[in-house]
Amino acid sequence: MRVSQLLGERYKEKPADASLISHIFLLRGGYIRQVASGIFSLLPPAQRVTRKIEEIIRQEMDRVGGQEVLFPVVLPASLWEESGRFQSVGSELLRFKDRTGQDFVLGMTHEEAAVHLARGEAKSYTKYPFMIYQIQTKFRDEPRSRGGLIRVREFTMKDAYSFHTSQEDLESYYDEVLDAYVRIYKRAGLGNVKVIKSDTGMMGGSTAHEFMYICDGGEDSIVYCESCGYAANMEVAVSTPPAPIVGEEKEIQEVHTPGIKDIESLAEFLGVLPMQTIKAAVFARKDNNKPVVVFVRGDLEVNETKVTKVVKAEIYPLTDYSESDLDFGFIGPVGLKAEGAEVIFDKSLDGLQNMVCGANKTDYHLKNVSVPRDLKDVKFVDVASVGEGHSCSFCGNPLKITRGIEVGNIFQLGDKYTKSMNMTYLDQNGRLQTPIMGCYGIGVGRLLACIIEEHHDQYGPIWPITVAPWQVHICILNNNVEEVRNTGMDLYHKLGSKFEVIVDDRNVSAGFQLADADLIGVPVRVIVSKRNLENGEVEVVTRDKSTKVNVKLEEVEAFISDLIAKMEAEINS
RNA sequence: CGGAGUGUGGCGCAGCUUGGUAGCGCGCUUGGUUCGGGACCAAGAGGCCAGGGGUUCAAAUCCCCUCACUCCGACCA
Repeated sequence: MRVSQLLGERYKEKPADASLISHIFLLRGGYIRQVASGIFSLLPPAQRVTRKIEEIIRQEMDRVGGQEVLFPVVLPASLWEESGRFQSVGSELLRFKDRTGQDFVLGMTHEEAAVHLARGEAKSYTKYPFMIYQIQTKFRDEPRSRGGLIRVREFTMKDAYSFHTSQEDLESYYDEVLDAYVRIYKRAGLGNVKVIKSDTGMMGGSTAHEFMYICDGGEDSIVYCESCGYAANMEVAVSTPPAPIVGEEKEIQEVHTPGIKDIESLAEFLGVLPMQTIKAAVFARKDNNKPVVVFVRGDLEVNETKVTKVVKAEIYPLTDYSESDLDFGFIGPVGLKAEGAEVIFDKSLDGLQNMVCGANKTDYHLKNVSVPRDLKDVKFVDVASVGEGHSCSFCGNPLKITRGIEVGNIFQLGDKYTKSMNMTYLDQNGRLQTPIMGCYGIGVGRLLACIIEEHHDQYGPIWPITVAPWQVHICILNNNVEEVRNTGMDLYHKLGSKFEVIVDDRNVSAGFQLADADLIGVPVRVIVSKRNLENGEVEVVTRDKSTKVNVKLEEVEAFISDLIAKMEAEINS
């Protein structure tokens, strides 16, 4: 490739509407252009990186026995009605009608399509287990896209679906794919990836893991333990909060607390710690709008995802109390009057005594409430979020909280789709059975963006050799000097037979060429100039500045060959 | 969907308060001089100022509406 022909302007200035590093460099370096919110065109450098990443994914999927297929982007609504997701998934599923008025959707994930294909082709147990995968465009009508390629509406995704005849088989295959994912990130040069337990969300199923690229700008909170290796998304993470204060049981007492509606001021007013209070959080079910009252120890926060699982319904925070008989700010478990409401107690409350809580009466709280004594027949569940200072429930050591970007996820789906969509096979005994499924996804564009987040300097991306758009970037600093130009172009053709090479054949200043080379981020750079050629040499530098040597013209090919081999070995080691 | 903000050549911005027929830097084209970290000189091309409506002799500028985009939140595999 000649830089003079390369489509994509490179900018010196930071684009106004980008704030993430990867977004800035993708725009400045001529990798992507926005077409609409969360919808981008990829220019040649980005497409080349994309293909490299896809090839790594393909190899690893093939290695675990995957068979590549291609599902349609446009799917009939009827297929999604079979699984129930045409109704259950919200407006991120883009629905539309064709000319005859039939409902269609744009594929945002392809479980339905996978089952549709597999149920017609795998009627006998002898076909199992198998995995099919595709690398294809997905569309999700995100309510809020952001950060360049980090969160988009249209994107390329590798999605894989495995089918099994037993849970044991699914589990062992699931572990194989998990390992394959670890290899994919490593080979793509993304080092800082954590495997964590996650919520299954709309996908359904039991077990799920996310692959999180750890970085401050991440959208998800991750809880992990350095001693025992426990790691989970905040949505599902468990912990042991700081131990409660125990003492002698005392009589319940009503106290006047005028206008005191939040835990902090309550604790201060009564001279107790937040952990000596009981906090109430009120939600409402989305299906029938009935209230859900959650009690948790005052120093903890309620985790909405966990509550959702307990009540088995979507919920939203209740802000309008006028319809209920709840006394906002003074809600307490003792003498609670809440017609038709579900009441949930977090496990942090189990056994507590001498607690302060709302008296269910405006401007009054109760002191010395003893949970075992004053609350009969209460079931405790885990609905609290992990907070700073909590310890690991498995080993007791302090937990850490960090942020991350989800670069992949894997799910054990069970029979959620195979059952609802009537997928069956005949087992050895000639009996009809329902297979179970796993599914496995990686967002290619997001992975690309994360690689920039991890590998860059102030001038641009520093692509790992395995995913770099080109392997070698030749800068011909004196294109106006015919001899230099000819030598440079000869070298380009020579190296081009062995490596992926881009050459800067423009008659522009050195600074201009080098700045552009930084933005293109090719790992190996060869500088051909009048100065060096006087000694029969060229300069070989690496984008990360770790190597900078003059090499005889006739030795360049061998030198670069070694250099690239070393770079590859380092990533794959 | 809530909160905040921004829309003026490809990119970054000024002009708007106080209406008078659109400007700067970068980039682009042509010619010349330069040539190892975004060179210089000269001459050019490129914009119905997001769109619609209104006020006015006159609107990028004032008023109303719509749209798009960005950031924060809600939401999300």
